[in-house]
Amino acid sequence: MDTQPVTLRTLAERLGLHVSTVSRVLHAKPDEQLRAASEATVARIRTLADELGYQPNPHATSLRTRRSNLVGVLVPRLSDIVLATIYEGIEESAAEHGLSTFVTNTRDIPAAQRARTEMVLARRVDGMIFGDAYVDGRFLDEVAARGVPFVLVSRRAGRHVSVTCDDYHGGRLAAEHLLERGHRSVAVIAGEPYASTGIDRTAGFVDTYREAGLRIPPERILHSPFDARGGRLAAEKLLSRDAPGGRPPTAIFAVNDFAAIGALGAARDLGLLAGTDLAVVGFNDTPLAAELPIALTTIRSPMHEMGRRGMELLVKLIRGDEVAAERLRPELMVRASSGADLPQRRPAAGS
Amino acid sequence: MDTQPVTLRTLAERLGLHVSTVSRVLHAKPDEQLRAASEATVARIRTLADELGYQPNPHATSLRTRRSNLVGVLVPRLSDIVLATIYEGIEESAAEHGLSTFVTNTRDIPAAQRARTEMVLARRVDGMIFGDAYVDGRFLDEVAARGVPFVLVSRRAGRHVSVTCDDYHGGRLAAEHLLERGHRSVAVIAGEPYASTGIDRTAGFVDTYREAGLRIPPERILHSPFDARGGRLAAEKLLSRDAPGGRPPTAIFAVNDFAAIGALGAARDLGLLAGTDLAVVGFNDTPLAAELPIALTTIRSPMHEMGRRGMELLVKLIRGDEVAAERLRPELMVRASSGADLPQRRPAAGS
DNA sequence: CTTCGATACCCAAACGTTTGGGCCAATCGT
DNA sequence: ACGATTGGCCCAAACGTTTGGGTATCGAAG
Repeated sequence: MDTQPVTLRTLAERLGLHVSTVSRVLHAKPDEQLRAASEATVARIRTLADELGYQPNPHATSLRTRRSNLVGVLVPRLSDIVLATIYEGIEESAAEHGLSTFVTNTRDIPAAQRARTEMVLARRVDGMIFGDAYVDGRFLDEVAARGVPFVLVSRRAGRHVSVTCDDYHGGRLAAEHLLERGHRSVAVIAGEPYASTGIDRTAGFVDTYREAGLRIPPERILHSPFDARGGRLAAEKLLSRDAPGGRPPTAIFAVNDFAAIGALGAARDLGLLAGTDLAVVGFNDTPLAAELPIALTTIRSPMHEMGRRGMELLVKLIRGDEVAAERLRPELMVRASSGADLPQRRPAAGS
Repeated sequence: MDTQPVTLRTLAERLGLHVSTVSRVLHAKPDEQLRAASEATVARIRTLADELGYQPNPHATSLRTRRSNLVGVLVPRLSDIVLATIYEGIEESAAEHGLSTFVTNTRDIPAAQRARTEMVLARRVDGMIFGDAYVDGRFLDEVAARGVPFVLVSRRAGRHVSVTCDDYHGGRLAAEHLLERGHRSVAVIAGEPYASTGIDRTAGFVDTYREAGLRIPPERILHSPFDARGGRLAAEKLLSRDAPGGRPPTAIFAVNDFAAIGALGAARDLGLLAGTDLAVVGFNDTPLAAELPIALTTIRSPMHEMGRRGMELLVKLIRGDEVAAERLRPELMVRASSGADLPQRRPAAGS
């Protein structure tokens, strides 16, 4: 099955050396290497090693060193492009550090989070990255108590180290944009109540409106899954005749692009033209956002970068360094769905 | 760091037994177990084991048994929801079989495929799943020559074992649907030329039209990346004034939902109403398809199932069983973008 | 002519399992 | 009452590394 049963011993025997010598030459840092063998020997070892295609056996190494160079990654679902993109960053950085990752879906179900964490830990990973944190962080406290190094991405929780978008600020950006365009009657599709992303984005949005003297009533803030279907359902409620709070809002802020797309769909089914009759703002700037029939105004969050930084922090943490949480800067992307740059229609007047 | 330095030896010593006895009781199959210890002893071992929370060290096991229970998965990009969904199936099935997976992105770049394959193989995986096969299968031939068990998912290549959608049939379904609706002048956004998915879907589509006596000229078949931007660009070309082949087509078949969404966007920018002025059919039935402002007619492909089956085949392959390729059944999902069930507009007449 | 310090190696134990083969005592068949 | 089973367990080697310690050789210093 395996092409190479070539081990340190193979090399050592062929060269009349001891395996420890070969090991040091091949794996030790330069300074140790010099003590281990003469230049000539080093060369001989190196040549034979790649002639035979020697590959160290990672299981043996891990067994001996108690380091697996493995990290576990938990996400709600990889089929959510946001998490998938974050994971791409994680994996990219992991590869650069010589680490491999196990990634698994927990569907935001606590029992699955537990089970998968155990599974991953049983594999003796060196650390973990959680992309599915519940904001209360109870479960994570337990994990921390077991001494497992980990960092959170995408969502924050408790006082655990996390790399997130500055979601609160992102919420403000969305609000400022809609305020500027004159929307005074707005609603929020706020995502799942246990995810800090939705919570913080909503808070930033609501606070900004409050500071402008406009209170967004609680009935105008709906929780929903982070997907198109959830967004559609929520939007249908918000826009229906018997909308909560009397008449429907003129703008909707969805804390996630997919929810926003769902809202766009709902609007259209009600005969509303997005961008003209209803402004919609999403979050994340998913690649799709710019390509939609009605391009989506949204808050760009650096997802890939978030993954990279998360991994980098984890590496430091594993090394024993101190690390602090990071908030990455979001950016407003103005497009047609909030009434800007409508291709061949007059720009809508806000409100 | 690790919470449990509890090994077989820990247990054995505490119980005054030999580690081999403990090992057999804890891990051997029932028949060996009976020979290994008395019922009373078995009980004692079991209780202590989970009292102390014994977790076998997988590195030691792998070292000894030469099986890692690891499999490597290569995909073009996980941020493509199609592959992400397939991976969810893979991972789900892997977990059921006690396997863990490494998944990595190769962005369809051959050099990356090579590099990542080496990386994964260096981890001594028991097998691999490729979701990024080039249809020629040259690279895969090399991998096969090295004796690594693997299966392909999503795309087929050469004569390697694969689990795919019956893409050719899917193409036919799309064609039949458009023919039925009277479209005689059609175009195809065919995806990347090296991916069997695009090739087969296009072939099924083209063949069906040919059988109906309608030839689709080559200029009406455009390759493009499997994403919204690629679809938009291709559609813009197809629909432009100086469209290849004189006047623009009345229908576009995109071999991928995201490309189809891009096409929808392009249509809209040209002032065409999808479903009325232009029919668009996608492929995969991504969750988004049904939720779009103009719901997308598309061919559903069982992505999750494809992943599951792929993993199951791999497990058999690793066991040494013979396995054959599988083609999963696609299904036509008729929605508004091909002129059906338009919410509050008259159904469009085809062509 | 010892002694010292490098240089260039070798030794051996350990990491935690698995597994083919023992060994002893009690039980069974006859 | 004897040898043959068999139940219940132990032994030891092996998987492929890493790593703290040797040791032998040699040139130079004292």
